[in-house]
Amino acid sequence: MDYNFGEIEPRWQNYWREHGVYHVDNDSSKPHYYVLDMFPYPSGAGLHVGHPLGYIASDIYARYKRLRGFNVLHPMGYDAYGLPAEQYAIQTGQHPAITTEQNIKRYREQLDKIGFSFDWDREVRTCDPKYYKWTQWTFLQLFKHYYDNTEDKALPIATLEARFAKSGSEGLDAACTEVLDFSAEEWNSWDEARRQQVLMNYRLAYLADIPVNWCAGLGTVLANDEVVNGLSVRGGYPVERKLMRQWSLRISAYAQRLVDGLEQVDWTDSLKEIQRNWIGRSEGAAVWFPLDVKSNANVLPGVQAYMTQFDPQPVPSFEIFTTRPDTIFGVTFMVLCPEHELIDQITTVEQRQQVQDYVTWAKNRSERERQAEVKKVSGVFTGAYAVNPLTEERIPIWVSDYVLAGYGTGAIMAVPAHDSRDFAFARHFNLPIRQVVALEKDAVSDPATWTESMDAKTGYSVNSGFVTGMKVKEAMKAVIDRIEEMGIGHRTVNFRLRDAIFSRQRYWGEPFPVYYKNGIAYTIPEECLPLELPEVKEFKPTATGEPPLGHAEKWAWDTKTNTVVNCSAIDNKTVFPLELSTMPGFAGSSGYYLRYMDPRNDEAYFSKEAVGYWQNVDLYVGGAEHGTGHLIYARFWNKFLFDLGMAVKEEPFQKLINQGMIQGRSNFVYRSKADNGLFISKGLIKNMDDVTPIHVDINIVDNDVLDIERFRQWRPEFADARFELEDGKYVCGWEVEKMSKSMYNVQNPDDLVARYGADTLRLYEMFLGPVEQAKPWDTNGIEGVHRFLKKFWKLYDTSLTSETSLTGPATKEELKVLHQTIKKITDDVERFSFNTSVSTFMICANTLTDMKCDKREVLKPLAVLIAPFAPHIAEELWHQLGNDTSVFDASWPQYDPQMLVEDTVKYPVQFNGKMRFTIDLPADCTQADAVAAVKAAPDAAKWLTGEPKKVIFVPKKIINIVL
RNA sequence: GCUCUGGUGGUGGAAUGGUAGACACGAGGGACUUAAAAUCCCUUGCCCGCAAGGGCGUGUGGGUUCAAGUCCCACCCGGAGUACCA
Repeated sequence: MDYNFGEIEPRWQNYWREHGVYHVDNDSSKPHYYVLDMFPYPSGAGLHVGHPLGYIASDIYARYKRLRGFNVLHPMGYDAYGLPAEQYAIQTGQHPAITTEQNIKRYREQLDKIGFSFDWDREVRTCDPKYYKWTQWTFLQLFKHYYDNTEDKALPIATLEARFAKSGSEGLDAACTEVLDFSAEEWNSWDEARRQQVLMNYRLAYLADIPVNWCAGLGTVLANDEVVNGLSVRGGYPVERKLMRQWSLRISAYAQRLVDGLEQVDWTDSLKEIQRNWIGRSEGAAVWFPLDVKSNANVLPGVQAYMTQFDPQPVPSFEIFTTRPDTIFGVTFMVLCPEHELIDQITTVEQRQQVQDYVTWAKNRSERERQAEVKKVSGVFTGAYAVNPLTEERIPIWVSDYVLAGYGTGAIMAVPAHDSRDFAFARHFNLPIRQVVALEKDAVSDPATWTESMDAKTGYSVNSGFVTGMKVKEAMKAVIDRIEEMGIGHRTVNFRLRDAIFSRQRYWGEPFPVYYKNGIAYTIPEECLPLELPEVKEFKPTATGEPPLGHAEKWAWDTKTNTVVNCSAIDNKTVFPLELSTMPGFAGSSGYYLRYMDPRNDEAYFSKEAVGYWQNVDLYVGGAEHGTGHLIYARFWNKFLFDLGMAVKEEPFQKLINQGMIQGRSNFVYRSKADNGLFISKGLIKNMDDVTPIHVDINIVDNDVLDIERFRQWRPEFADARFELEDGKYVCGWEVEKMSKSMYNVQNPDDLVARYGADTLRLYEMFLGPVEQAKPWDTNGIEGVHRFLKKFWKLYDTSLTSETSLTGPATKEELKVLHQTIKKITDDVERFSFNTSVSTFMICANTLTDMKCDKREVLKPLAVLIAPFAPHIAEELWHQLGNDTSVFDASWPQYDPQMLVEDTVKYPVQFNGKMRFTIDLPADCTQADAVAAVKAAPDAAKWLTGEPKKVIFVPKKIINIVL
């Protein structure tokens, strides 16, 4: 009987479905294991072969864990809210819900064909009101909590209100937009509006006027990770900085915990590093530099009064942040960012016009221009001076856009000798440069001769007053200590991580459960959730520039009935307008892994029992492109729910594997430039300049050989194509590019399943190379694994049918092959090396094919071993061997270490009067066993005649025997 | 620039510090066949040699080791992330 995958695969897929083989319960005496894939965004293009790579890997591991006796949670769902569906709606007028539904249906069909073990009873969709109810609910909790730095966790806003009423802001250390200082009396005297304004300053989900990434092309605001080089990641439209009133999540409050948490998880170093860089923690000092008021005769009149409001400093001064406090003796100027609030106050009359012009110019520059011209030095002198608090020197204050408003305090002390940017600035404006650090204590030179600054944090301080001669690290500490003693600064930590902007001026997303009363945001009651997305006639922004929800007729909140009513009813007494923006894509994906634990619960996000059982995700598989987006937001989300006592683990994803991107392998034909109808085979081209490479559909190319007839039919302009062939074939060129329709290099998994079967596709995707590695898709090798499956099938077929060829029970040799295979496969699967696993199966099958005895004893465990990889064929063979339950109810075979002991000694080497034998030994082998094994080995017998004088034994590896 | 990765045949890739190139593709040769497909067998890192055999080989140069693709130092070249972050 032939290997008829087309019949076998659908049959077992039905069997699994009908028998609920993949159904998972939340209580079990078995140990739990949670394997999660990053759920897909169902785009209109469908799946290509790159998408299932990670799903296949996780499916193998999930099935393996199950065979090892674990209760495995392996769910799948859809990240269904997002821009492409909405862009499509704008173009065609089709409701995004309809196109999304269609796309999901297609995804499901494609996924089903590959034979995954997902528990579809647990499917979630982010656009489903029953799901986004909990996205909105989490938002409400974020709104109702603040971050207390003293307790180092989120606490209810009510706690804060009580505190303010009792003692004002005194002693409060909380994450906030702006540090406020007020007394209990003040708080108690304030009206509702003022109090709400103050509370907003602390909420973890807050509304504020902030500079945002406004993308006119998409008509929405974008988060930092959605913008690259001043262009939107989606669509590539220009992005500008704009001040807008937006919802944000105070993710920066969790910056330290997000850094610390990386120590506890089992992720790749590179991904941890990506997150550390993104969070950007730097230690340093905040230092107050007093303004030199006496010498600033021309300073505008109000400045003295302005400066004295800074508390605790009675002296007029402003704050800078530095990571190099040790270089404070090398400060030769200060720089403020163009947005700095002190500029207007301190600029002298003479410099005023110049400074104003510069500030205007800098503010109007687009983000893109600014980034493109990073190397260009620009700036202007304010005419004002500050005083170096340690040297009491007078130093000029400049304005330049190389100092950023968003980081630190927007003001720096410039040390041109030891900072490359300060160095460039000093050279450009001819400002003094003073060396204060040297590699050796006496290695001082004239900075005028330098070509670059000395930025490294190594060496010794020189010309630096009381720290001269100290190592850089000691000097840092000494300077900060002195600064703290003097009361002019303190140690501090700065993060690069910004709060996440949470509003999107779009339709296809979760509505905010928020309405506005007198311009103040109020949340709708929790029991009224979900606040469902209203219908609109038009998906574009409104004429007034409001988001698409402005088109909704029924989008007002009635506080009497707690229902959504028509906008015409708005009276601002009991009926109020609802928020018009929607939540971003990362909202729905930030907590979905928790919802899978208890997906049909209408009373809670997830039950205590469910999360208590599953804890967190044991293995998460997905792309590294989410390193600075989803994976940060989800960790933040989880930590917040942890503070609320809901999540039981602080980190959501224990182990994480990034599957490498599958690139496309494009094929080219080469058209002669001299003769437009002539195509020259690759090997015959003398000079690449004579030909034009043209992308050709990879589906009409086989092993880089062009199917000439299909090429002629492919496009009308090639109907009369002529060819210069080599050996009667037209050989195409190839290149690795992104997989995309326009390059004609997209490989659809459905075609491969139809041609070779799902098991072949699964094995081949794994065989291609390590899961983590990026690699081009190349269908050429798929025949190899398909041949293997045919051979594997035949191995069973002949063993079961042709009894006459069997000569007896499995031999020791045969069993040894089996036990080696069990060990190798187990080890490989444990370390996610699925490509070598496939090779091991091939070797095993080759060896067994040649053996002439009854193989059934061997084939049974082999069916279980291969089941995670090729579930359909394994299930079929398992049943043919006489089992009537699923192979996935079997248990993983164990190997016998005794079977693996080598009885021949390898590589005897003689050196220094010692005799070395290298021998394969099982892990638990003792020294005595090793000596016995060596003695027993025929190769060693001639060397080792008596008892050895001395034995040096390294377990598993080496035995040195002194003769 | 900084950080992280990687560099092995014609190709994808194997190799807990222990016979480098497993396994597969491709290529070449052969068997079966009227023929083709399918299947099976042999060869296939490079160089010298009819052969037996010998020499060279994991980006480059050093080092540690009885032993280095693997560990250490320096450099070169790809890929990714990030970027006036003080």
